[in-house]
Amino acid sequence: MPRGDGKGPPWWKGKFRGCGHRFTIPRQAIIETLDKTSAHLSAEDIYLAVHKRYPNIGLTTVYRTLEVLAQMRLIFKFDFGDGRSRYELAHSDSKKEHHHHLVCTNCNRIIDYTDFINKEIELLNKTEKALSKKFNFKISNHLIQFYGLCEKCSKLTARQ
Amino acid sequence: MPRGDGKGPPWWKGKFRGCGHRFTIPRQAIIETLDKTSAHLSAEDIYLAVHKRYPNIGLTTVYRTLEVLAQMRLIFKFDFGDGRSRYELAHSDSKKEHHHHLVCTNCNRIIDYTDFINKEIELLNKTEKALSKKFNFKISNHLIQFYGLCEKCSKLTARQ
DNA sequence: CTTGATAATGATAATCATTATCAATAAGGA
DNA sequence: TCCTTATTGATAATGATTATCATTATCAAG
Repeated sequence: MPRGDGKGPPWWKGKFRGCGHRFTIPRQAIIETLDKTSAHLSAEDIYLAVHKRYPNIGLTTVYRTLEVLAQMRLIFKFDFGDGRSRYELAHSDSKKEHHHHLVCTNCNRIIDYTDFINKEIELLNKTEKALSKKFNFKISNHLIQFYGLCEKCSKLTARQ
Repeated sequence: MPRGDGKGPPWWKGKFRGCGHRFTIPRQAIIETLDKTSAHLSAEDIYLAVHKRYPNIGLTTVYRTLEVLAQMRLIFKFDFGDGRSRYELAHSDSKKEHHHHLVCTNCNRIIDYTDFINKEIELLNKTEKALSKKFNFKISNHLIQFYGLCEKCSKLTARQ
């Protein structure tokens, strides 16, 4: 099982070919960028990061690639309410397990949490099954998020 | 306890005064529009609806009012992934109970469901408490959504 | 190793939801 | 009724995302 150890072709190359997509430098650079970080990058963030090594990769390509990756389910696209979408590698193969998010509505900090994740997923699966049947809905994804004030911001607003 | 029966002042008038906000025609019209529907209206939807009776209420005012209402927690603001925010009265006082959403990623139909809602909320509350403590996060809101294909759309894509 | 069909790219312009500006208006306490 | 000031609405600005289209690069086939 190939790993991203810098030697063989990266693990995601096969996925591209399998979907009838070509494997290009921009795509590789974008996936690598997402693979290297644990932050929640926007399209522009990714563009800037990629731009350092490949100055001629355009923002348009970043958007297009992100769409393809999302459609391949290699990445998740999130909206945390700050007016731009943010992206996260779905299975880093090496890193992060499944998690949900805590969103600060003031400074927009995102905290990944895994606490209770199993109970959440368990309930979600049960709900999913029941809803699928009841509404004839083919559910393919779910979203759970909590909103509030992070430690810093709640202190600030308390002091006012 | 005043009801929206067309006689006394509507139940939300007091809320405005309590928050130091003025009670105006546009605001009344916008709340009424949201109160009358069970759909998930966008700012423009609301503008168009309001516009029929009050042609000189502008879109800007709609946006501003929605912001105020959301901040007063009289309405919820949702993002269902179609590039515009959608709004829902929080407590219709007469109608809808608390519910979550099923979102069709193809035609963007929204289904409100209340099944399992109690179990969901129970788990959310527990999670909320634990996360609040662990991350010193003042949680004020949550979001649960399921994404997938509605009956029509899954038939369409199957046939394809 | 070439070749050729065509998927992918990138510069540019267009879209479209939302926000900022600012003078005119209206709510509501005095 | 008056006066302070929140609210409004027309307009322009913003900013993320998408469409266009000529150019380029991938990769299967020869």
